[in-house]
Amino acid sequence: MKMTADKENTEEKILEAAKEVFLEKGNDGTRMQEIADKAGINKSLLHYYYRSKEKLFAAVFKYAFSQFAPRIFSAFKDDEDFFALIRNFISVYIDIVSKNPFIPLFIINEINKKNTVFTNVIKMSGINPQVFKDRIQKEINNGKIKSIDPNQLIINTIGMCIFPVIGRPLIQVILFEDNKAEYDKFLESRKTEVADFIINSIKI
Amino acid sequence: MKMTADKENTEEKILEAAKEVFLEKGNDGTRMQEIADKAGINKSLLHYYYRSKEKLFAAVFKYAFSQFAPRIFSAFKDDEDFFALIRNFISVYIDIVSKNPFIPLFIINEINKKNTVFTNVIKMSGINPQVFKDRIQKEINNGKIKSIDPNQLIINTIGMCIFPVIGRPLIQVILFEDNKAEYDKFLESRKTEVADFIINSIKI
DNA sequence: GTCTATAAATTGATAGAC
DNA sequence: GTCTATCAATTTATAGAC
Repeated sequence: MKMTADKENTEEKILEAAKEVFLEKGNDGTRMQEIADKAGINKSLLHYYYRSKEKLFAAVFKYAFSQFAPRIFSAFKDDEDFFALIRNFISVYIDIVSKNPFIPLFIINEINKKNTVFTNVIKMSGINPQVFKDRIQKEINNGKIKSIDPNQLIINTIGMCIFPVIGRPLIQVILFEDNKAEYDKFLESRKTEVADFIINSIKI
Repeated sequence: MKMTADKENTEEKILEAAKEVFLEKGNDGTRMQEIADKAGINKSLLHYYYRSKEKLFAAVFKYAFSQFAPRIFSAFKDDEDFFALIRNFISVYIDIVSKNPFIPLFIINEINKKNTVFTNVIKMSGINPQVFKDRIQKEINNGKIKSIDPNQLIINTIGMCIFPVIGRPLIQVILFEDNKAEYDKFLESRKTEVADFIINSIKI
């Protein structure tokens, strides 16, 4: 039906525009007018489809979190060689965050603000780091890697992947004289450099 | 003189209140009224002393950046043993960011937004990572550590120090069942864990 | 479904009394 | 220096025509 097609089309256009603006500017920095302009529609339609700014933001947050956090643990294949698993995970993960540079900072910021509101979203997201922790512990028990607190290893890994992306504007100026191309090369090389760094540290 | 004393006292109270609010909520999320309430003075006085919100924000940003970034390289002593230097730097650095958890995220966010405005602040801050790069290269040349791109090592180090602080609300829920005391212990133990992790990776 | 017009509330900033 | 009163602009949200 045309009506339904239009409806979904407009609703989709709004959500796409809202993603762009909210992800870049956060909840406080976002104006409904800017979303409407980007979607090419009237401002009133935002309320027609999403009632309020808060509900539209919630839709964007839900998308961002579903898009991002589960993928943290998605590249995980349990039967793989552990070092190959690390190499694969880091390569995929750095690739994702490099292509979606606003999402990690957006999530961190909004969770820092409305902690109570989104704690539930996190808990119901199905994120379960236990498979990771168990696998690390298994490798330690089997004498394949040095003893280390699995939580420490996990945070080390994710920190090294995310920090150069969310801190890019600062780091690019201080360490790379604001050379964008050089920084892109730097990020690309980290797909293997970070894995080497970790494996060097934990191998026996 | 009493007048001067009052002036500086009020001006100082305003700046202190502004730091609290701006650092936690960012520029967009901050209301002048909230700063005035926290300082215990009238809203008009904010403009009397700082003319505009933008100028007050600039004062806070300047403070935050001066407080934070230079300390990145302050714990550096050139004559020290390299591994001792790493241990000392990481311990001091994690301690600083743990006690000022809002500053790193504040700086990253605001630089992400007004990139052109604050690029100058960065450049004129006197930050010079070259001493770090040179020292790392020297250790490589002397055969004390494995070959590694100094930039990679620097970002690995800072990333592992900062990420668990700025991502705390998220990580604490996912990995520590929102147990604050456990997370505090986790952060404290990282002062040595991160150094061990790095040294294990680069030692020959 | 989509638009125009406008309400209602917020907020940065200024004028002027004391 | 500090306060009250108020302006002017912005912004979310709604009412109503088409």
